[in-house]
Amino acid sequence: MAAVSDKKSVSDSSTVEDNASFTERFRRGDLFSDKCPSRDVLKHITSRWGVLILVALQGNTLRFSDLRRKIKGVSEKMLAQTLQSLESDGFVLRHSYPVVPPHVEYSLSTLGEEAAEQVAGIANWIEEKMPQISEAQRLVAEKRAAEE
Amino acid sequence: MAAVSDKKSVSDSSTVEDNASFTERFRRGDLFSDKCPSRDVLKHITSRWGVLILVALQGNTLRFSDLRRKIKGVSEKMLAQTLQSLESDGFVLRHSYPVVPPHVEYSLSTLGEEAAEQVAGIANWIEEKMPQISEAQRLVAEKRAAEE
DNA sequence: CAACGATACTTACCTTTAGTAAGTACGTAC
DNA sequence: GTACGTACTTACTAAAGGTAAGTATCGTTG
Repeated sequence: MAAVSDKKSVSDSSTVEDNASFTERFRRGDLFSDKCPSRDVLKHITSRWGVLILVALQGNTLRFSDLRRKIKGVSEKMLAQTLQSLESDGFVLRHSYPVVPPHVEYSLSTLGEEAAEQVAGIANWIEEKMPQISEAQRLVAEKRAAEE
Repeated sequence: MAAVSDKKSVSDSSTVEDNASFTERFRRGDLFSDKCPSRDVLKHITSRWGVLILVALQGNTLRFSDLRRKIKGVSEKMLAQTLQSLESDGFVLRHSYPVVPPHVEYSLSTLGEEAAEQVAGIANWIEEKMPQISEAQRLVAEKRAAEE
């Protein structure tokens, strides 16, 4: 791979403007442009377990094992990994008590609560509209089958 | 693997209630329970390119190549694949004109527009809050470095 | 009093998914 | 007539995700 720069290169999106600094060009994120750091944030937030973690932590503090039990099907590896990425973005707060056996509590920062509100929007919408979605899926499958 | 059933098994979530039918138990989706079909819908909608496709198509009709150009960095393979999954869920409508070279238009169904509104929520939030997020990331990294 | 399970992780391994590059069939522009 | 655009699909490879087991220490149970 061509050595571009350790940060995501500046050459991108809508024509080559000038070499304004990276942070300046993307002060407001632009999700449609490749290499904009907002893409990574979107990836973290909308990751398979990211959404569920944010919703689960919305308004409460939970231990690692509480989250594991609440979010059915998540592996410890992915739970730890996703919590770490959300913590790096400043959405999740981690408080570890120096006791044994370990006791770690997770909660949301102010920024995290805001993000959680947004993702709760899709989460609730999907849960509510699930009957219609199932019906729509059925209709599409039916139509496909009809078109031989 | 134990042969359970071709559909996602019924044994799950909050204690074994009874063997009420699959569709009945999950009429309203439950994203926290493994095996609930709403998980798949969430996966499609919040997939890396799913979010961007929904936002891009919100309110307009675009051709395959329009989407490819708009959503920078998406490969043709993933664009096609994600459009197909969104079409299967009934969110995206595909209209193909029988001409050569091919001409295919994509737009959103009513259900798709609703979904797009929700994902646009996070998308806009991320773009707006990107400066604060970057700052938060910096602070976390700093604190981590300080803790040796 | 010695296994057993719970705590919050990490690591090695394997499978699934995503990304890259090229091919397809045909038409238009240069 | 060579190159490019259209909307894909297919093979290959790289990265991500899932599974299972290990870690150190304590409380419960038999």
